[in-house]
Amino acid sequence: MAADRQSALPTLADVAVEARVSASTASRALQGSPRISAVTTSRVRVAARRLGYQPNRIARSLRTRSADLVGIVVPDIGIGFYSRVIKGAQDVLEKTGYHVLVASTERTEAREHATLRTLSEHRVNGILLATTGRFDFDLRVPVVFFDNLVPHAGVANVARANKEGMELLVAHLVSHGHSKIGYIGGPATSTSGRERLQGFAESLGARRLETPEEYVQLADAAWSPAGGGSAMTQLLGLRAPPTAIVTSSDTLALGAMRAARQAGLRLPNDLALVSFDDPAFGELLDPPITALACNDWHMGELAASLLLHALDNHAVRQPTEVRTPVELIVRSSCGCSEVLPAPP
Amino acid sequence: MAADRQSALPTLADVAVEARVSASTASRALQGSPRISAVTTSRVRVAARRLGYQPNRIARSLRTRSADLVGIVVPDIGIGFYSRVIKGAQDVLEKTGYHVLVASTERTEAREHATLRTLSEHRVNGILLATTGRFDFDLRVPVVFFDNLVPHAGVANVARANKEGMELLVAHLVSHGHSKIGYIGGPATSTSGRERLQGFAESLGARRLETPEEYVQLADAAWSPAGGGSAMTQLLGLRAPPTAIVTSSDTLALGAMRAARQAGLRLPNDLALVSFDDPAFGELLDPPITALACNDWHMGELAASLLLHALDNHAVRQPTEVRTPVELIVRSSCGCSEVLPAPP
DNA sequence: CTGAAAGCGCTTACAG
DNA sequence: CTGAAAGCGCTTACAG
Repeated sequence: MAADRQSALPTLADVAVEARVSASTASRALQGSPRISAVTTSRVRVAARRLGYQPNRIARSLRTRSADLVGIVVPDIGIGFYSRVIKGAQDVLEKTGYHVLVASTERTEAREHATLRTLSEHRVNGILLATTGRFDFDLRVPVVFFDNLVPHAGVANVARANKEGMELLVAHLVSHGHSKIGYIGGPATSTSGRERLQGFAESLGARRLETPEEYVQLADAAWSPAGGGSAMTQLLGLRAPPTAIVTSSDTLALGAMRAARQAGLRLPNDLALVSFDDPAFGELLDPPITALACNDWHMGELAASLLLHALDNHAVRQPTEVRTPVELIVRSSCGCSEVLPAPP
Repeated sequence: MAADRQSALPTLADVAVEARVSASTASRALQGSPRISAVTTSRVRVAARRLGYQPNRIARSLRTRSADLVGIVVPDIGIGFYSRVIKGAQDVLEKTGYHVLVASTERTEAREHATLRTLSEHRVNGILLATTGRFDFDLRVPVVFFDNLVPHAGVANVARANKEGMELLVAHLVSHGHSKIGYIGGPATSTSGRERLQGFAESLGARRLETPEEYVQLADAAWSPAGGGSAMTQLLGLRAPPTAIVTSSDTLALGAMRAARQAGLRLPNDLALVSFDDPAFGELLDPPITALACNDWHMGELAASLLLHALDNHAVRQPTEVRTPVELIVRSSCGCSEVLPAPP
């Protein structure tokens, strides 16, 4: 029975008896304390191995008042961006001896709330959080916000260089001669949604290009392909539709491309398209997509490092805001011709 | 300071004092025990709220000897299949009051080993495990294996209907008139690698179709696109190359398609291709890919349910092996023409 | 209906 | 170099 199995697990006391020492000594020996003689240490270790002893971290955490745990909370673990950030973060966290608790909130505030509470009750040392919507939770734990920022909160904030990215995208389209550029973005309720939209507007403004209001279409809060598709359909239905589209995420781009295709358009001939976020296998799409690579893994490493720093330096300081760089990957959905090796 | 913040958290004792009751009563009141009067209960709750009390789960777990925690361990959280299984599992687990700890082992046995040990030390109630390579760890925790099976081990084993899936794929290619069918698969070191290869061979055998040895190419253990690409290149370099390819995963298919394109081939005209696993946006690829949808979310729900069942029924029983169904999604990489709505 | 006491399995001052 | 004792923050028989 599970319960029996559980209670049958050997404890430190069992190890101590087996090694004929006190629990204190057993504990120290297992920690490799220099205060314990080599003979005793090895005797304890042998005993532990013989019994198949596995320390109870729960007891240890209670006593030391540290769980050595960091929580990572994201809106949707299935989105490539988030899973890559998680990997990067997990990598540095585990190297430092922390264990990681990953949670996906499915973009609902209620689940996010519940998750944060649970993590807090588990006494995690810190949290990496890409919050969904406005964050108004009273967390007693150091948190670094990423992707969706909460200015002046937490120990740090990390996001992509959204405006710079938009500038890259718009500039490239303009270099192809486009002046009627449409925008398909996430709603302005998140940092990315807001900043990318602003960046788009500013980049057009700086070039004195017209932006009819209908050229800007915002999709659903999940930035879903379906939302990107409807937005594209809207744009295409305009009396004077744009000749080029900027999309503020790969998910949106994919839906938009599908909608354009279903409307009988061929990219990039009939319509150019470029996107924030480089989707996996962007070069295998029809056409290969010109997009912004964001080095998500690095963002995870960075967020984790900032948290670690705060955990070490117990001092409360001004929260830092960090931006991670983006890079334009030119393929052919923008109108550039794809370079293919000649057939054999 | 973090340490101060931590120690400043109110405890149950603080709540008890505030509510002028004993700790026992406070504890019971917070649990909603019927043994406590309504007045007292609400007095305690008010006190708890006033103090911003958050129960310490570590202490609770130590006392009750249950962490209410389930671990989910996968080779790579970035793979769509795994993240979908996780979501399905998490969904049913959280509804039942368990919290979920997700870990990605990056396909290394050492990390898997370390992760399992950590989970065990955290006294998780159970584990859902998609193991990397041979599993030889002495786990004292109920585990249900999924994707990569360990027959007669754990409380249950769940996998996709691999052979049936291969039969669907091969049959479809044959219905297009193909008889020279190549195979690009993962190595036979995992359940999926092994069973899909067998299924492929059996499906061909049942039709008395030749399978020259060189028609079967196995990629790397990560089933990477790069591996799929090299395999395709091998196949294409043959004196009499196959006219159709079956790929045993979406990742492999993507790499294979890229390689075929770089070799100057056009799918499906020059070469047909079908794949196990339906990649996200398979319909946006060039060409849209014919593939097997596997209902991964459901597999997660199933695995979680089986674990829950074992956790309830403390009895040790014969481990069950369950297969989840697959479904062929016909698009056009197989040679079927894609049906498009007429342009407006 | 409420409380005092024991104990979950560790770690760590404090003594020696 | 080793040990006895206290305590982390809860829950739960046991009493009343």
